[in-house]
Amino acid sequence: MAADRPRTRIQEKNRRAILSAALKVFSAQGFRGATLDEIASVAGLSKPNLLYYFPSKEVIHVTLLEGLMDTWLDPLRALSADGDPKAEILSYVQRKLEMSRDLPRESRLFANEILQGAPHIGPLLSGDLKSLVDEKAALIEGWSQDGRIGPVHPHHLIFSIWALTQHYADFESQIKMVLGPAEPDPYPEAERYLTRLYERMLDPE
Amino acid sequence: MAADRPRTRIQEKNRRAILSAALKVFSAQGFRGATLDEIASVAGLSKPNLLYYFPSKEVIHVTLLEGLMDTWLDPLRALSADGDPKAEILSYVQRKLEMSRDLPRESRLFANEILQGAPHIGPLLSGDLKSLVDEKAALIEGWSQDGRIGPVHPHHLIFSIWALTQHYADFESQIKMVLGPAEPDPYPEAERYLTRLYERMLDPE
DNA sequence: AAAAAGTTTGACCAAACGGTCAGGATGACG
DNA sequence: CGTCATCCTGACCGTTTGGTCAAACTTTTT
Repeated sequence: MAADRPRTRIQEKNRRAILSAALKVFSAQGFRGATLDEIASVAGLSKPNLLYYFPSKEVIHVTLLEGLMDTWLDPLRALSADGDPKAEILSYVQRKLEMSRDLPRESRLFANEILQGAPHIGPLLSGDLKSLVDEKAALIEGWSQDGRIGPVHPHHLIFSIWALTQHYADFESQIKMVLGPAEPDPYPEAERYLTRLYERMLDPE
Repeated sequence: MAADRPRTRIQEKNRRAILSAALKVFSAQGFRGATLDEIASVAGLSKPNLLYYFPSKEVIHVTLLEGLMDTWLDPLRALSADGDPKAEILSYVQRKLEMSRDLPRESRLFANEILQGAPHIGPLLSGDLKSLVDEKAALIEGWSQDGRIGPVHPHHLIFSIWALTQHYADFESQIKMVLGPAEPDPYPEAERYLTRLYERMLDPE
């Protein structure tokens, strides 16, 4: 399951261009809404040339999802038993919010995939992701029972962090339309809001 | 822009069947992923017959979205200046969570639409929705300034309620996979978690 | 019962789709 | 320079898609 990395410079450049173009198109149109023609056009290649590098539309999609999964879960992996519990969780919230701000396309790519029932990465979710979440949930549960943070259901705490941070990327268009053109960048206020929310929520009273 | 409601019983029955089938298919596959054949099949009609009742796929989609918008915003409309501020907001959270539980397809329909940049209901969002949100945000802002709830950015408070409640419908597949088969219904725990979260968040200190 | 209005369908169409293929262009290298 | 592997493309294919249409069937009205 390895050693299939690009060999030549051209391959590396074109694979990169294709995946970058595919990220744009898949995140904007969803899997079925995206077309190979559009991906090829955005990547600056012809469709047959695109299919010289990837055997099918589905393989491009799965390659993207799997390749981004690591990046996506890094902030949660960084949640450490060593630091101060509240600071660790607040830092996780902040990192996730930064990812929504800096990688909104990636967020929407995953959102699209999950919305459709995760047909392409189901096993990854109930495998690697579940393990990671369970591990970190146990850590949080420990903090909670030691009284270092308030009593809280650890899984739902994690869900809430995902929901609140990714919302700003996934529902960006709605947020922009509701806030109106006067407030073009919701992220600074979002950070203040979320920080306050979790500080109060996690306070051990 | 009115009086185009069904005239005969057959029309009423078939329009209902089509919209119900379309909700299922659109919410599961997205707009572009859905096909008229599948909608017709689910509705128990032939494709040309379906197109006898609706002129195009897009009209079905927009009809659905606009028809459900009212239902979707009812809980927010119910947020009243008369009641106790914290109780009003907590009741809003609870209603929205119930809607995610009872109408997950509707939630995913809207999520799909917003994810794609709200191409079909953009005007509604920056019109009716924005007005409603601004009005209720002003109400919340008033409560906050009167010290009846803690200081909080009202728009982001509303966004957070949307994010946290709709997450359970929109990302249902992920939640199920992460929680595993042992915990089949996350909603009771979600309600406890969200109630606690907003009680702490809104406490006027 | 006949006409009128409303409903349903099979056959069809043009466009768009994912994907193939033979052959030509371009690069790497001795 | 020659040669071999890599890279690229125009033309093409079968299928699916949203949508049309004339004709047939059913219901309602008179």
